[in-house]
Amino acid sequence: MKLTTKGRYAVMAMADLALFKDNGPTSLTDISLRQNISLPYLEQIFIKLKNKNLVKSTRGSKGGYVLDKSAHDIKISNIISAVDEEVKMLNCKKESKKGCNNKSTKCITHNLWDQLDQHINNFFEKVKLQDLIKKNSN
Amino acid sequence: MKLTTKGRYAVMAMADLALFKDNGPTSLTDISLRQNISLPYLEQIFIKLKNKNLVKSTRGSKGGYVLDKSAHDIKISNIISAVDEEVKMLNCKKESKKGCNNKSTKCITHNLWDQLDQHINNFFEKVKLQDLIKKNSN
DNA sequence: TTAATTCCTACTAAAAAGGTAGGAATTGTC
DNA sequence: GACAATTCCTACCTTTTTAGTAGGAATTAA
Repeated sequence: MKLTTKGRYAVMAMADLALFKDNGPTSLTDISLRQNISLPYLEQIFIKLKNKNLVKSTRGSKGGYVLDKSAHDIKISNIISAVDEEVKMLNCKKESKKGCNNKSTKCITHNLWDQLDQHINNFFEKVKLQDLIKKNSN
Repeated sequence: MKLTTKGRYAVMAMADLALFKDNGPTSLTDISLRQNISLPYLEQIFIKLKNKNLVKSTRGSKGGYVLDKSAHDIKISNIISAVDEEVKMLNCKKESKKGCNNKSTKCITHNLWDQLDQHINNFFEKVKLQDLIKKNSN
């Protein structure tokens, strides 16, 4: 059970953007070098972040990305979900009347995974991008 | 980010064992039918559970598996880790002086993943097998 | 002896992860 | 107007992991 690089890189890159936000648009080349993430892979990630209105882009020379809102207003959960990293412990079908396992009842562990799911999502909801860059200065 | 079937199946199977523990050894065939998990796959899982002393086996006809300790004393974390499902959000190297990203410092998000890791492990540590079968009766 | 079981090793198909490759479109700067 | 730096876009690819299957050996109750 682990987080994929896509989710981790997205959060790292967003934190990088937040740290350097006063220098105008940040290019992916810069982020790539600072965070040690391949440039084309970053591009893919940023398309998604942009589609979810977490960042704004300016093209051409001297272009780059900026945060679309304050780091206070961006939750980690926003970032994770933007890059399609779903938190999904529960594999059972969500249909109301049908059970898991093709059986008619909920599987024994249904509630457990459901709670874990909430637990993790809760964590991501509580933490803001701003918390990350404060924490980093320690 | 998700739990694999191996972890989920292991917990389901252990819960099944706990529920039917008064009938003597439970065969994997029974668990397979009740929980809808392929028999050979279950076999692989139970080898691991046995190696970690979570279950005991008796071979031959009328054989099967029983819990090696009370359901009160088995934590979900024991089961998950027995089948090699590590909770590992952090990808950074653990070497004390070396940082993440091949850089000399910890990456911006290091503490975040570390906390998430603890958060999840905490959850698995708190819940006992017994809690699952109580909960199921609701 | 036979049927039911655990035990063991190897293989495999499908999916996901983690990218790379190649180029088009846009825009500031000389 | 050329060019360099950038975002944008689509396709491809390699490796690893997942989720099993296959085939049989060893054990034991009936």
